[in-house]
Amino acid sequence: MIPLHLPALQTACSQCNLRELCLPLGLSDTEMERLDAVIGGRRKLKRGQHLYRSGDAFEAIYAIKAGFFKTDVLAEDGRDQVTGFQMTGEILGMDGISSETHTCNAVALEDSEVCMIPFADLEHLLGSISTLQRHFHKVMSREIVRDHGVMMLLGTMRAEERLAAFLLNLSQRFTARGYSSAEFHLRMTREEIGSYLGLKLETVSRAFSRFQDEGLIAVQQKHIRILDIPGLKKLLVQQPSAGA
Amino acid sequence: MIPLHLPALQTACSQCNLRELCLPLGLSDTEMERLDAVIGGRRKLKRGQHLYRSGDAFEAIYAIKAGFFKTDVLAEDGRDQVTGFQMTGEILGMDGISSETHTCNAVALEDSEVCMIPFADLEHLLGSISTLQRHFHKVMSREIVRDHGVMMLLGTMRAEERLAAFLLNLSQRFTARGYSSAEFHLRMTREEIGSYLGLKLETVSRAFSRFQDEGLIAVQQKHIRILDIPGLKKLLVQQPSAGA
DNA sequence: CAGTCACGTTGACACAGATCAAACAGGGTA
DNA sequence: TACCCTGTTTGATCTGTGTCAACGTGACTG
Repeated sequence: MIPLHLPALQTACSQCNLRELCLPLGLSDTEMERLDAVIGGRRKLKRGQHLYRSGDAFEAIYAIKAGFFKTDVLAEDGRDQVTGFQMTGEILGMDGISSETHTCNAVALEDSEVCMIPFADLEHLLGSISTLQRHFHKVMSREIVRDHGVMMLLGTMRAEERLAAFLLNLSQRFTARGYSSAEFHLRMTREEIGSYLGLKLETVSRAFSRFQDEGLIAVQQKHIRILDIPGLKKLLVQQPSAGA
Repeated sequence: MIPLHLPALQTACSQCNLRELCLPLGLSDTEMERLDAVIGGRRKLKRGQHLYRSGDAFEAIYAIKAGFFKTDVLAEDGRDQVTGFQMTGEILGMDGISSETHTCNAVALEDSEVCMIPFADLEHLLGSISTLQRHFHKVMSREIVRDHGVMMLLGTMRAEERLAAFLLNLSQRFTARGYSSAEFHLRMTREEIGSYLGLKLETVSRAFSRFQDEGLIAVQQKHIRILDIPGLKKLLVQQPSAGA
């Protein structure tokens, strides 16, 4: 089956299977067309390539059409912290709005494609499509809520709890995208997971091994199979040392 | 000097000495009047009172007119994490936009007053005042960037670095509000500082004592005097154990 | 198809910060 | 004034995670 004259439609929001996860959520057909008109093209990235870097001028936000990304911040002294992993339908770049300069790096962890949304155009559109405005604010707010969850994780959880929360979060997001909730391929290294979770890569590796010993998961390098979701969830609820 | 017929002006954005820090930043006089018209009144809170609680329906965001707040999230198992301390001119409540339900608690740490901004009215106004729209987006984005900074702190820094970063941050924010950058009164307990920084209260207390021994600060309970700002900054730049 | 290289796993040991415990400080109140 | 209560400081000890080191594994390359 060879599509002949459909290049525009192939990439339009209205034809995109992510429209229920992404910015167009809840828009009417005509509103979606207006959003389409604002999208400033797609950009493909190879694994390892930067979508933007800290310090770059902020001009657009990006919707992930395909692929997998990480964002990280780098301190002057060289330490860096992974602030998130993003998958299809999620929005990248909102960190740049405040200072009109990006404040973190966004890197593709596999070959990926994004839709560029020039921010000035988007803001203009928000003024006349209240559904879109509302949804955009929800997307930004969701990022804030997500960050609070990460703070909770970093501030109060022990290593195994952090990793369990991480796996359950990934599983749930894969499920929402129609992939298996139990079996997936990690796109990031142990070091990147560790950076995100505030742990060293050895600790991440050991926690994976212990989960495997306990029959909660099956790991082989980057391939993960979750065997006992309730078991992982139980790790989160119990206090570090509630007894006595 | 007794103001006679100026009750409205007393609390109007245009008369507020925080207008350069708060939402009205950059608005013209007529725009500011329209923002004033949307403000749904002020609310005073006593120390310890909740402005909102996790689970409350989201209806408004709040600009802090006077006072000091903390926000925290509570996990099912009872653990809680302070996600931030907010002072005059800062905006509270944006966590509620995404799910139309607040996802954290906001508590006054001293007698305080806030301006309530019904969110539906604000969104309506954003559509017609692009300066305000732009500024509101910057405020939300700044929250995201701030959260990234906290993640970096929780994920990569050691106890003394965290506390130094915390003190420098407070100092800088007090300065921006015209207060002394070197001498201030902590509104929160050691336990709340610890929760924010991912440390136990004893560790916070010990770090304060060590800073005092080293001549960096003078502490007496909640009263802090910073004696050596460059010295505190130096703590942040050096690697945990860069030697060898 | 051997060599290389990045990534992952595992072990032994060290140490920062948690935990447990006791004493102290200051503010409110009867 | 004495009492109480909450918050703070300090000490002794324990422990989870970091650090250092060695080895394993799989993918890519020439």
